[in-house]
Amino acid sequence: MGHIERKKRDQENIRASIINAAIDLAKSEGWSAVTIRKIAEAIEYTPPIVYEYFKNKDDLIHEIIIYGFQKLRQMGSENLLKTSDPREKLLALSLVHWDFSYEHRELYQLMFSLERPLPSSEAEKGAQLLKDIFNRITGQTGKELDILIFNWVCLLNGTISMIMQFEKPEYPLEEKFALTPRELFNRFMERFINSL
Amino acid sequence: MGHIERKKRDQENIRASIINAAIDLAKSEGWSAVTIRKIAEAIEYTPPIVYEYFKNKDDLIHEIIIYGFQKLRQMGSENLLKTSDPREKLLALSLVHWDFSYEHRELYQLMFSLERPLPSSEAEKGAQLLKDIFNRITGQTGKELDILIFNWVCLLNGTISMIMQFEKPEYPLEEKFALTPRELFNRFMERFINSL
DNA sequence: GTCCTTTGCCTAACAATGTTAGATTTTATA
DNA sequence: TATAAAATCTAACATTGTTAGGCAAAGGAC
Repeated sequence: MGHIERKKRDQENIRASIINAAIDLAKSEGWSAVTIRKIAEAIEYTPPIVYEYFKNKDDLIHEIIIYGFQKLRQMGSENLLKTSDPREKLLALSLVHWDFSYEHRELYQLMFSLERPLPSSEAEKGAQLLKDIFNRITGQTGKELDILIFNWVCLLNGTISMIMQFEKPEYPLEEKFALTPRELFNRFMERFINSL
Repeated sequence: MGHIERKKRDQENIRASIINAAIDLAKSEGWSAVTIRKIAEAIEYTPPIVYEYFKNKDDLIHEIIIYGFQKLRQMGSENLLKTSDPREKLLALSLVHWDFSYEHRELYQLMFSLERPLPSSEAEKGAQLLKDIFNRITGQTGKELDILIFNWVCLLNGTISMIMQFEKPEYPLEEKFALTPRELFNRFMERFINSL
């Protein structure tokens, strides 16, 4: 009699559907339009149900951020086996972030918004891979290595955020720079990698 | 009889006091705690008064962002005459941004938040100075010059934002990197300037 | 089968927010 | 002083997050 398991599965489904509904809403109308009531309507329940699965809205948002980082790491691990050269690996990893920010723009905005501190648990994961790459490129270890990695993170997210902010349909960056946004991003990352 | 002028001045004062009240509130409790009612209370008026001076809350926020850019430019012009070497000038300008982000943290957060596109008018101002500096360092002109400047902007704001996000009293960055946040920032900017 | 407990879900309300219409008071003008 | 205009307020509206309390279905005990 798997009815208890089924019940658990149903609940997991509701939980997931809440997260999905929130992301869908954000995708089409932005995060400011994501309300508990609209989420409830989307999953065909009443608002209080959301509180059965999440302590409050902030908690829900926090979980969505965690979900975002999982997705990002997943894209990373899928894309990093193509080369063994550490410089190429670093560029590839950069481009994974870039692609993520385009495919999941609303998630990226949530994850790296200035208003919410990053969940440090998520920030730490995947650090070992980066350490390995940077060590192979520069031979550095310890804090010097951490500093280089942080430099990369700053440039990476700064570039993505800025391009997102400046890129507008009515006045695309390509017109201003004669490069696609991705080429622009690529250039900046290459300049950094070359400086290592 | 200057009573009309005085009235105009009074209104300007109210307008300014609304902006100041909003910034003060943001300083002490964060932007999410900035409400029309609290602003009204702070300036000892009732909420509808705010709407005499600003179309709505978004409009008010927008004006605060403009005000922030003005302040930033002002700090820039005060601090840039100290040297004539363009590399030093660029580092000095970077540090002006850094200092601004510390002295007016809440303004910085508003100005460069991912949710709000930058007012492009503000983004353009001060561009000539940057062009001059970068041209003197690299000899580049035209779009290549613009690309370099944008690279600098991305690194600059990315670094400031990231440091803001990661720096926490209970676990300061200095522990992790053996550098103060400002030294860290300095390093990243120097690496970039050296790559030019 | 009946009773009871648990569970799932809903209705209805609360307070806080942005915003506006209309009344009222204050000020200026004639 | 009477009237017009301007400044300001009161009171309401809809929308939000959130919670208390109730109802009804499901499951187990006898």
